[in-house]
Amino acid sequence: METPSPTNNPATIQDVADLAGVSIATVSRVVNGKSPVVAETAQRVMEAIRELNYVPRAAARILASKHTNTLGLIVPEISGEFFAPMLRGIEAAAGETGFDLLIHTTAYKKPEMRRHTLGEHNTDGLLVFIGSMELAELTRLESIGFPVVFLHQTAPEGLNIPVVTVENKKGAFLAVEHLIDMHQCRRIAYLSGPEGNEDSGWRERGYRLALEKYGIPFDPALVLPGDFSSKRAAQTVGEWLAGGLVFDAIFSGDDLAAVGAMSALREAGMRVPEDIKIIGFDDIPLARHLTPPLTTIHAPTEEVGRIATDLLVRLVRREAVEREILLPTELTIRQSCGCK
Amino acid sequence: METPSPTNNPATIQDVADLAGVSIATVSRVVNGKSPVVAETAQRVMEAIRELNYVPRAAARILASKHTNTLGLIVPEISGEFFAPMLRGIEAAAGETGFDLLIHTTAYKKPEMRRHTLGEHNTDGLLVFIGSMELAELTRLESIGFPVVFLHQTAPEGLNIPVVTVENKKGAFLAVEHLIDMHQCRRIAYLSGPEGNEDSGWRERGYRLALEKYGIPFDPALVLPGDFSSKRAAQTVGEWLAGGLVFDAIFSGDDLAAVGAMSALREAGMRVPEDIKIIGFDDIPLARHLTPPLTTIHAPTEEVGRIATDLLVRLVRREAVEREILLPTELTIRQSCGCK
DNA sequence: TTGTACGCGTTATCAG
DNA sequence: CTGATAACGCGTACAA
Repeated sequence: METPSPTNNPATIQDVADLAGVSIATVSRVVNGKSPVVAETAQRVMEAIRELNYVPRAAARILASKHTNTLGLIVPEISGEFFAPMLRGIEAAAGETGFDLLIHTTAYKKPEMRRHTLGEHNTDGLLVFIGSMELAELTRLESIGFPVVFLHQTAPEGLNIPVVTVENKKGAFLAVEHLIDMHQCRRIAYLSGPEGNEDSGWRERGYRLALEKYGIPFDPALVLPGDFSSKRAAQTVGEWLAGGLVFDAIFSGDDLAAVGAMSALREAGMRVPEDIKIIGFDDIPLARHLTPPLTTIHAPTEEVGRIATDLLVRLVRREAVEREILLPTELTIRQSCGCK
Repeated sequence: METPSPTNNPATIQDVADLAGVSIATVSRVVNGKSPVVAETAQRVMEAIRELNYVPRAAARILASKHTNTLGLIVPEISGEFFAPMLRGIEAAAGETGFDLLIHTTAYKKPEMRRHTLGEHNTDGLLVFIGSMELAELTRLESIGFPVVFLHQTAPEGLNIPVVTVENKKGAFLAVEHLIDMHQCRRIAYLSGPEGNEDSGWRERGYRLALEKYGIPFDPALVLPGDFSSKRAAQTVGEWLAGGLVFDAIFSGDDLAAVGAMSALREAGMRVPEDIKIIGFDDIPLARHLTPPLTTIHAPTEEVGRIATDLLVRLVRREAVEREILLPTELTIRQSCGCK
């Protein structure tokens, strides 16, 4: 290896210009490829760049150009199995379009540090996951025309913010209908998500709709509180079982909770699907490998991330975008529902 | 709400200074709290800040101060169940210490975009996960004294880069010893990770060590190729079973693969743990809820992230740090090994 | 304790 | 097509 740089400090655009015998403006041009430069000089500049190992300082760029080339992602907390695919989609799409990704979770910050950590001064646009940002801040961002896209959450009324999510209601309906229609279930419990969670709300509606269609009265006692985690689900189902609640099936608001429910059922000596049938939601990668393999509603989680990011990028570029994108969900039959 | 800002553009430090009737230097002082300011003027400045909704432009700050207040994280790809806890730890620690987090996965970038996307010009330090960065770049960073910390990977020789990982060998040893000592297993298969993966390498050594201790000859045929995913594990185990390989237990390099293995075993009509015993590695949140609950080596994944981040922050602050931190692993007995 | 003035490294606007 | 040069917004000696 040759000496990477004559001076000790990282090379600046000026160093490159000097070495190539041109002005910094020209260097900037060849770096950004915006305006035309004679091939020969461009050649010299590129060589100087390599020679000096020059990399433009991001900060200086941002300051001068007014955009950050960075997308922000705000989530309440990173909950593993569900979130990872979405993050993968986001990261992939961001990478492909040349944007960096700045991630913030709101769960671990001291309250006073939560404000303004992500916004117009360090990102070109924001991806906001379900209730992780205050309405006031959202309103402010919208008022200055800052690009924001919601993930799994429709915009509060009055705010014109696009959303990307999945067909929750339809998916839930399909699951419950399958339980009723194919497996003659009558007392189906719904294992819900966190209180106020929008996904869970829609899924409950789908659940009720299916009940209604088949003339089964809705029983509030069958709606079990949960938070989309295995732990809580195991606990809740265990308790309600001990409390004498009877049901013949569980429609779980998400797959992780379904795993917890199955675990509690097993502990209580009940068999899945013989005694209790169960269907989840999301279709996490593990679902097919569970014992028994989990019948679930497949949700294109990675796609959600990918599409939301593309949409945000278009927003950043001031292109027109859809106000709402609903990705399709579908019933993926395996064995926990009693099929096969 | 009152008008957030008199001018239409986001307020700058100058606007605040004008409104408060002080100089920008003073504003800078109260914002950064470095040098003393008379309480009363500070008060006025803070009001002006609120009034104008002033937020310092990150880019300008970086440019002027020479540090980014941002940590970079480089991973080959975001693989869900294992990675999420680590990310949680990293994010938490970064947040607590006031750093932002910039994430890059190398899997989705076009090759020509992989270089220099994260480095000294946009971060103060880098967290590098297992082989996701080229040696040349690493060498360069080290040569300019740029802070880097490795995750689950020891530094290539010659590079003085600290590493945070877990006691892979010891954990694996404990798992295999348990299988041999408590459950009289003699033919234990090792379901390995991706070729060349360092974690997997150490785990295999622990596996061999235990075999050795109990005088069981090492049989290369019992080392099954894998990549730490359920899918691949299910496939591999399925094939080898069909191929007539006989064994009485599986030590899986990680939990996800264990899930896949169990699934393949079930499909082949074998029972866990009656016919085949199995122990995993990592102790992902789901492990306890599997059927049967998975006996596994608990690895403090979130802690790894947290500690590595703290270490990196100390490096950024030019404090002295340990060269290697090995977090303890321990055997977590549930039922897949045959206990209970 | 406070203010002035310069520098940070780019981009963008104009002339040439 | 290329070169000066003025922003960009903030930190920070240095001076007062």
